[in-house]
Amino acid sequence: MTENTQPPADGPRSAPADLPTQYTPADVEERLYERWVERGYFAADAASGKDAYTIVIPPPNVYGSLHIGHAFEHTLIDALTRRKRMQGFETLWQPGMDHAGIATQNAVERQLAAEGTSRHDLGRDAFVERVWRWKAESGGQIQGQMRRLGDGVDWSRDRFTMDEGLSRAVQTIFKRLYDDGLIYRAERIINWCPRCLTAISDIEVAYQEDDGELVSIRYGEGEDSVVVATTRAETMLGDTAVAVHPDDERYAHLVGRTVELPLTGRSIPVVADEHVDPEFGTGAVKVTPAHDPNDFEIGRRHGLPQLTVMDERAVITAPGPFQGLDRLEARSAVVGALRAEGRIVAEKRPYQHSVGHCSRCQTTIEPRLSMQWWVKVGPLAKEAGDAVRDGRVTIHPKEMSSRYFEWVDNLHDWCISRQLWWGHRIPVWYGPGGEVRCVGPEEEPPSGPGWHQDTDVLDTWFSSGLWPFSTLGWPERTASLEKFYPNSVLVTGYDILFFWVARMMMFGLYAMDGAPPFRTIALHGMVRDQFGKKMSRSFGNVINPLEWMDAYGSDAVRFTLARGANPGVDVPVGEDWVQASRNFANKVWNATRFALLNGATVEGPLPGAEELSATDRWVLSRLNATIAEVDAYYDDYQFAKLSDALFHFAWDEVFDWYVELSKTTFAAGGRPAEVSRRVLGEVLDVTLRLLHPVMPFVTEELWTTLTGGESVVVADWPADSGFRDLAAEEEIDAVRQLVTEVRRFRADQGLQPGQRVPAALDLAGTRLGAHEEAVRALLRLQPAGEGFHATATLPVAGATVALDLSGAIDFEAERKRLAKDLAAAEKELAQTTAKLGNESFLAKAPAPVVDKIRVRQDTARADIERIRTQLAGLP
RNA sequence: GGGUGCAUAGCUCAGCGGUAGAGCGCCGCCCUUACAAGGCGGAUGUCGGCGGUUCGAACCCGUCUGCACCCACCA
Repeated sequence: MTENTQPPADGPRSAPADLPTQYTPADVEERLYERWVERGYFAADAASGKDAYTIVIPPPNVYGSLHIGHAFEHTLIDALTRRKRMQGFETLWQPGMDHAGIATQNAVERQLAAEGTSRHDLGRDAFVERVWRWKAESGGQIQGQMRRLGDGVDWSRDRFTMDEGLSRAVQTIFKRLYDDGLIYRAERIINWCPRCLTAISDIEVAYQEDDGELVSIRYGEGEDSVVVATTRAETMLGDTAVAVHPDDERYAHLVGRTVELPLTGRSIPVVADEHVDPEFGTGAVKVTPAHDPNDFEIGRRHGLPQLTVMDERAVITAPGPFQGLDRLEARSAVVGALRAEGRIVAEKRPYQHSVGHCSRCQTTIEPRLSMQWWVKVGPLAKEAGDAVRDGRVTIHPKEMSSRYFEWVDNLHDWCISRQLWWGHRIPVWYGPGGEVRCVGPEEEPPSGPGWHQDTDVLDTWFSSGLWPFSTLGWPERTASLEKFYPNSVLVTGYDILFFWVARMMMFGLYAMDGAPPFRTIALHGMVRDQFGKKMSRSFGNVINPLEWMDAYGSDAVRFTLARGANPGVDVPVGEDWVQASRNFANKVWNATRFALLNGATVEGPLPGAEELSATDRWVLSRLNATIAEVDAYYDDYQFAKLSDALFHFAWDEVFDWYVELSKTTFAAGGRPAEVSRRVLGEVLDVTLRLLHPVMPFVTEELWTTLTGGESVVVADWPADSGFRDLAAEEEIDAVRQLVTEVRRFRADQGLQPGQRVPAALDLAGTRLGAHEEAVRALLRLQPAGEGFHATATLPVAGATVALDLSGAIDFEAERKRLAKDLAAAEKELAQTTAKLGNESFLAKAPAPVVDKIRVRQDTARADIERIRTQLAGLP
């Protein structure tokens, strides 16, 4: 099948035999992509005089491979940038990858575990070296996938968050924030993952409803005792108080006194604190300041000691019988011991409550008192919120703004230090005398005895938050930064609105002196399976885009994804739909092939209106209307709508009707055929250009063949000429109606589609006279010869078709159908008449609506008339 | 607990005040020389329930039910 596919010459290919009867993506995709890159179409020139259009890639995690969600996102970005490039913008699609601290470190650790070793065996330097080696491998794989997708990125600008330049950006902004007092170090309760052995930020914690057990424990003795409830009994070892509500009379006598903490022999105070809900449980709370965020706050208010009883692996460190036990073992051991002492007042009961899990490894989070680095989010988030509030940045779809504000207006300082090895090392040195020195990129770090650098690294999102400008050379005032910042649009999923988008907003506004990182945030949904289900490995419904691209081609995958992309809404995809898109690509291929076989051309100017047939004027009118429609949808990020509009225009109007109608014109030859060849060439040229951003490969192959142009990648984006011909549109609609009506009649009569039927076609008095030949051809009607006697007369669209159906049998079906239509038409007439007779309707309805109702009434009358005649015409 | 969104044809979704739509699937006929990855024709919906506003409601308002997601976090 591939042997007759020739690599295209750069000039026009006049011999349409070049094109096989089926589009084979594998034959063209790689070759075309190579060509685009070689010719530098995707390279963005900072010195260009053209207006810039910039989108940065949401950097994929370097350790992974692209999934269908990336394919989706890339399709949208690629479509936007390809269109803008065609519109003459200096277009930059900035590529790159994220080092993905925890995720990558975990992945490499898993590799090491499989090899029977660990990062601790390797040591920090060797481990980091190992990650770098793997990065090279894994990153190359991602680049390969992007090429398969057809991503028009500027490869010469490929960046990685751990690159030297980007690391300098990280260090620069860290230093600046530190000097401005927006980065500080503090000991607080943080979310600690006992498996990853690092702190994580609040938004990296995923809460799930877990089944726990609530036990009630009596602290103290007799009248001075108080009962507390807990799901984490082991933490009682670290209790340093019991808290009750200040107004709670039940416990008023205890406040200020102490109770004995079982198992420990310690006495702990009872404190009064507003935080306690007297209605909940017993109204008394155990307070563990070192292992619970709320208790930490209570402890701080009351000056309670912070007693740490677990280490970083969640193993009990408190001296005594529980020391060395894991938190879960300790939990049952503590409960057992309490029971033995008669301290359990209410036995364990099942209790469903929400529990935090590490979003990277699902391990239950252990809140832990720890010294960490923080970003003071308040002032930064205020700016980030205002930028959207005052319209400097727009969020699409706008309903997503509320989510954004929810986070930005809710000030929570951001824990940025991670106890990992893979990432940007915190640029802070500690001196022998307890000095702390934050070091900028241009400074020499302090050396000498006693000085050492902080061992922690920064949260991955700290560096990706700089992405819109760090990739452009910041902190250097580069030409690229001047040209391509702010980015035009950010295209990303709503799921990382807080993780990434909000951080870029904060950092962008801060680092770039109030200039937001992008003008528009276009949020897309998540890709789901064909039943709308979330994709997950455990569900087995995860899609590998490469498999689909192998089977159906990149364009088919892209078109499917674009066609499902309603703003901010999740996108279901199924293999059937990719198949359908593949069929569409093939249809475009074959329509172009037909056009070439029939001499369609783009040579010379379009013939003037006086030379154009109604069919030509109709299709050109529709073509221009489609351009306008597609433009409007692009400007509103309505990918589903624009794809659907193109699909229907191309297939339903151009391929099914214009091409079919033009067959007659071509057959007749002469000047009308020449005109039609030029019009068909024009329509395909424009349609291919319109389709190119979503289906880059097949359109490139066809467009260069059809036009002989250099590449559709750098062709002009079609402009609406403003040409509209509503009369022609109505005329062709009438032809389509006529043909469809007769076809239906034929089908109902069980006539074979190929069977020629003698027919008298009376188009006198209609505007359809010019279409007689075409109608006859489409309907396979032959001239009514001698001995013709009509057995069915179908008056449609003002014309009359008389068919000689001497051979046909049963008219009952047709009679039935017509009766049904008649009833419907009569009902419509009654309704519209009633409406028009309704005074309040006439008084209040706008004129266009009334006109519309009148038209419907007229149509109903005409329908009734037509159907009656048709019924009478049946034998 | 706070918030957002969604319930429309078998499936997945558009439509968001004036004749219920698309893709896929389904049924029937056809290899009509661009395409069977195709052509032609067809069937299918008390637009979640109940109220209200309106001349008119899938669309606006209220309410109920069911789903999804986000945030906060419950000792």
